[in-house]
Amino acid sequence: MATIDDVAKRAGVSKSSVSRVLNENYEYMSEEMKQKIQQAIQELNYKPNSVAQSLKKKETRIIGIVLADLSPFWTDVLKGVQDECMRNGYGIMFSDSAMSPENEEENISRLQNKQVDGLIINTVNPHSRIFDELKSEKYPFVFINSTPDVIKEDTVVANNTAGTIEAMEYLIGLGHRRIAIFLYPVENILVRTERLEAYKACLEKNGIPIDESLIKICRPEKGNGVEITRDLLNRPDQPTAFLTTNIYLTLEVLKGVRQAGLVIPMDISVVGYDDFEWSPLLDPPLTTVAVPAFEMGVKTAELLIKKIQRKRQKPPQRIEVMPKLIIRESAGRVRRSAAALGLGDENLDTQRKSLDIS
Amino acid sequence: MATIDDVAKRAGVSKSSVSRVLNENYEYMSEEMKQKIQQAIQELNYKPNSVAQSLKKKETRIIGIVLADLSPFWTDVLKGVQDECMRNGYGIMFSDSAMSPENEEENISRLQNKQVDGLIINTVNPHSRIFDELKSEKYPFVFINSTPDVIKEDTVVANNTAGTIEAMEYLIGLGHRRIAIFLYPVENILVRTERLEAYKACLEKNGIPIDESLIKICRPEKGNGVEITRDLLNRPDQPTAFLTTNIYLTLEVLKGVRQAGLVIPMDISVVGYDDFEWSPLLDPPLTTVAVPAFEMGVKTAELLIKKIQRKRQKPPQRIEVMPKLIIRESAGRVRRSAAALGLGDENLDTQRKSLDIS
DNA sequence: CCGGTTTCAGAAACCGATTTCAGAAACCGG
DNA sequence: CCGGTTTCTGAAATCGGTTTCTGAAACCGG
Repeated sequence: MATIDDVAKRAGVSKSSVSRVLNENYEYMSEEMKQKIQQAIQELNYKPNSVAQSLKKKETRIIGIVLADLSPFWTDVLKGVQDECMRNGYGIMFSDSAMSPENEEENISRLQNKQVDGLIINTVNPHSRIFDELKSEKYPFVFINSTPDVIKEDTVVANNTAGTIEAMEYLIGLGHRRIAIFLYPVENILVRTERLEAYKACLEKNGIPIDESLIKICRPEKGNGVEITRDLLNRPDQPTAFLTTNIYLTLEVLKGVRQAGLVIPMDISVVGYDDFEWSPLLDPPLTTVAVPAFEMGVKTAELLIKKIQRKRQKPPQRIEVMPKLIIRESAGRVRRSAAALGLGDENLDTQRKSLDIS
Repeated sequence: MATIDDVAKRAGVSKSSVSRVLNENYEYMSEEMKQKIQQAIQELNYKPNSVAQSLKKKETRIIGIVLADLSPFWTDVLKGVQDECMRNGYGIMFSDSAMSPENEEENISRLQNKQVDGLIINTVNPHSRIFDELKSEKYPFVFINSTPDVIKEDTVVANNTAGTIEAMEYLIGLGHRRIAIFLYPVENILVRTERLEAYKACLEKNGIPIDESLIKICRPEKGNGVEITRDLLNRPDQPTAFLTTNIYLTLEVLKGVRQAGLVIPMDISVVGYDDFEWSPLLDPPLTTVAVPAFEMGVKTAELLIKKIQRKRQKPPQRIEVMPKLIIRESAGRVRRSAAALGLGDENLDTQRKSLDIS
């Protein structure tokens, strides 16, 4: 690889001058010299060594992103981040913590060693002391879809309250009273607390008593959600609708319902969270709260980059992105009893019977 | 941030010595000095600046990964890569080319500037001259699931031939003769050519004439596959089975079949490619060729890291990973005519009618 | 006690860029 | 023609580490 000295030698000038043209600092530079140097750069196909530049300039033009777990949802977020980074000449260092706080810490400190200019964090453990450290070092970082509840930090989140309310009002509007909610156990994460609060608020607002036994914290391991779903469906006071809070829980519930021999939406309604290209192709097409993941990625990167480039810090900002309920076919009117009452239920009954064949 | 000089000053030694303990080069070092320095490092919570280290050592311990398009499949690959990188102390710089050759080139050269130690590439454009350049610069890189067909390069691929044959033999075994295959148009990519060759070979081997009109190259834009599917189903000589070569095509075909008012697997069989957690929850549960994506990621990273750390280069290697057909419910025995013949078909007819209700 | 080896630690060069500073040349008004 | 600007360029310091080289001290056998 050619260095700046090679270019300087070839052009017969000093490397200071070469550096000037690299940085387009043409003030007080003769046209002739500029030409000469540009030609030498061309001829040698010279590309400056970013590592050396970073060392001197004290910026790497790289941002780090550390995800709790790279699920399909984050795929789109990542694309959004990349989009905005490209526009601003930043690179991305990626890491996945596989839901482990230890990995997360390790990832963060690794990225810090690499001198990334800032961090986008979807944390497993919002109360880690590492965030206090980052803060006291004035290291730029922003949370995405997760944040400590005590110390306010820059954060980009989907408005969990709005999304949950929309879903709940829809279900209640369909006549559901016994609505179970499925959550992941990660502590104090906004995603969890806000959605749970909104769930409760919605019930209260509609005069429906809160049944704690319908609030299900699932371990994030395969099968746990399926089990819990089956248990719920075996109870005499089974719920008539499920609201899940992420795609895996949704799939688990779908599986659980199927294993219980019930059919959605005739026997039970399901509203999911997050929307993917394939959500309409699920069985049945999923009614779900769609979060604009790509947009979130873009906004997060934008916020972080602004934060990096601003010398003095602004008070923490919270940027919200609006989810939207996509109504498809996995939620239907509640079925009051075994005996069909209205036309809608009759219709459902017919479907039910026919589906039993398969 | 504390520097090595701060540590040296605090410990009352020279920075050479500090550097020695950082690199665990304890030869000829007194125990006392070692202790002193380690303590100073502790007290200052000192972390060496990787940028400076990289400059001198001429290695960044970062690898770059450039993906044609970050789909759910790559999610698992990425996790595998990360896993292996963690084990070896490497970081990952990520970029997505959004299916554009220009973006790809830009991504590659950006990563090269950043001095990443090596590159994992899933290319949009295998014939780009940029790969010749990389090669002539002896820049370590390995292809994943894509490779130029002319110049042999280090590559990790799923064995496309085996996967396709397994799927085709299964379909043929179910009595299908008119099997349509759906492909993406990217030129000369192994994924495409090998799968297509295997498709043809399988037909020939079984004495089935190749009908070029059943070989469908879909543009990678939403709806194109749906359209093509509908067109195929409107033909009098409609195919009885579809074999797709990636998840999006699978979804498009599923949608197309549904829009044509047909039911899988009664009217038509579908075998997909790639398997996800949610594949069993599709409508119907998808029979598909599963590629061990995580394992591919691990093996690719392993190969690249070996290549980076080996001084002299070995001849290009091709590592294959074995796909496996997962049989679920989206493919069934072929239905010979409109008039039902056997019990199976009768049964299917009943289902068909009942589903028409919804 | 002496010369030679071994053990230990620091000074200085270096990696490849940027930036400051200072000096040379050109220009310019009086 | 002369002193003072202005325009242009290069030498040298710097970023934060690693590594080479050299020298001092300790050790050791005779």
